[in-house]
Amino acid sequence: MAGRDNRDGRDGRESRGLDDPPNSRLFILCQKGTTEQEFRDAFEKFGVIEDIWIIKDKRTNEDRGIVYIKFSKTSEAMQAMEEMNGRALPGTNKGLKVVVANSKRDGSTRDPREDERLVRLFVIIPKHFTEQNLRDEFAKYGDVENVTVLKDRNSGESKGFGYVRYFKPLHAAMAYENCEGSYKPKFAEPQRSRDERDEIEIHGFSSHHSGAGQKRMYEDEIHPPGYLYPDIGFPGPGYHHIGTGPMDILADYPTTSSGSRLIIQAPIGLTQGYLSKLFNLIPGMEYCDLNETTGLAYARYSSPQCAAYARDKLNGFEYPLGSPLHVQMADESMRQEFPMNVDKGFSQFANSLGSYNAPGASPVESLDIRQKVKLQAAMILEKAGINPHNLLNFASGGAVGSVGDGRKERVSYCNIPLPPPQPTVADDGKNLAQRLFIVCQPSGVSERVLKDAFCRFGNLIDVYLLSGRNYGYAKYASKDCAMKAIETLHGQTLAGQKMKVLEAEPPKPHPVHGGLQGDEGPSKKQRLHILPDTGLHLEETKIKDEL
DNA sequence: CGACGGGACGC
DNA sequence: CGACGGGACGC
Repeated sequence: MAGRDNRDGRDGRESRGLDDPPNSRLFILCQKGTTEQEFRDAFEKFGVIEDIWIIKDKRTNEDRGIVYIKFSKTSEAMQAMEEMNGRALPGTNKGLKVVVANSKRDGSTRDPREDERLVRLFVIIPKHFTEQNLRDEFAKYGDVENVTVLKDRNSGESKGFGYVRYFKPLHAAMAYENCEGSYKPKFAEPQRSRDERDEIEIHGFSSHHSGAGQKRMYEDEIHPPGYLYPDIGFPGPGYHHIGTGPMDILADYPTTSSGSRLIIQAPIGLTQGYLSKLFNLIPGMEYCDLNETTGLAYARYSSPQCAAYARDKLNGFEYPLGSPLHVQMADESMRQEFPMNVDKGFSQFANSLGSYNAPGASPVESLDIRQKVKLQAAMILEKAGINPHNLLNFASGGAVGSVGDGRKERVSYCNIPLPPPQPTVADDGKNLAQRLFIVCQPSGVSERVLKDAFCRFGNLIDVYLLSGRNYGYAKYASKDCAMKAIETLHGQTLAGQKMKVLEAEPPKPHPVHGGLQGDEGPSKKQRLHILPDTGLHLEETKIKDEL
């Protein structure tokens, strides 16, 4: 226990221990008067018993015929449940009822789907894994009822994770404990019902309940924008006057301000035309005026809700790459200095992420909404004839077009010219040829910038920083390309950050579940960092996928 | 048949 | 100094 790094004051040791590992505690109804020793004798053969607790009435001390037994491992508890449920202890005539105990927080409510929680695993898989691969892999641990690999709806490409459903809880537990650590197995939460999903969608978007009409309209937001912008051939001035649809969607968006004006600090060099097109992606824009000398801009929207929405979606947006916009309500603008360089902008944006999410909305819910807006934005840009890549590279005249001639080009975020972007390659699990270790000093660079820079040498599989750290890795499918990346980028500056780019040492071997039951626990989730690049952005590949 | 103690020094 | 990420299902 002492080695666990994931204890914190709020959770306390008790609530964590009870569910750790998950589904390792049994709730048992039994004949009153059964002693702890009798339980121990009957259950110890299933594994290591960490705790036996016989419930007694607080006042009368009368035995209530309820006992909790905590095992050290999920599989031990599952085996005990399987074998002991319905069986009477020696010398008693009442069959036990043995089920997995609810967490203390969930209380005593019986969930009709509780079996669902015991037999289904959520797993991370290589992108090239088919459902058959997944099934074969997890059939090692027991009888698989079915598997699912999640795929992009448009491209059909695997999203890199899936579900495995077993017939029996014990088999799911064996897989949970013994599969390779890279699968990062978790017991899957039961699928939410339709009503529950609606609740969350609405709460993620607005601060209170809305009528059914608005709910439906919001759901439509994720579809091609034809519905919201019926004749959106070009999102020029006045497009917001089309109907009332877009405004209705934002009518309940939470605001803290009564103003409808935004103050924007844009990077020097951004033009009036591009900035206003960007802000016009949010419904309700009335004007967006930029002083191209200072980079200071003001925008007004038709309502405080629209303005707040624009602020939330565009604050921190890197436009161009590596240069986040800073967007605030105009009547709140005096409270804070604007960042005058990328470094400050980066950290201030990171600090502001707490307020990025609407109160009560989880980061995941907000991300969902951002993705929808991103999709919208990408589609509108496409229809407007704007090549998002030109925008991202800050090439106002579309001068990027030259492909394949190897000529270097000036990029907004980098101190030296770089080769033109090249396509990345899919991770097929076998094509890794060279890994690079990357350090960004002093703080970090968004993933968008990293991708844009590191893809330019060809055969890039992936590049990322570790969550909340200033170091990370790039993976190439070609050693030559990786070496070119080192040669070009090591010692250079990306978005104001000094880069070290080195050959990576071989990775540590993957940990495995089971055995000593290590610390793989759920604590990572609580460190969920939202990097600036998870905001609204326009990636070419995505755009193609979604069109 | 049906739901939450005792222990304790790891900050 | 700077060494190994994150991921949730249109029922």
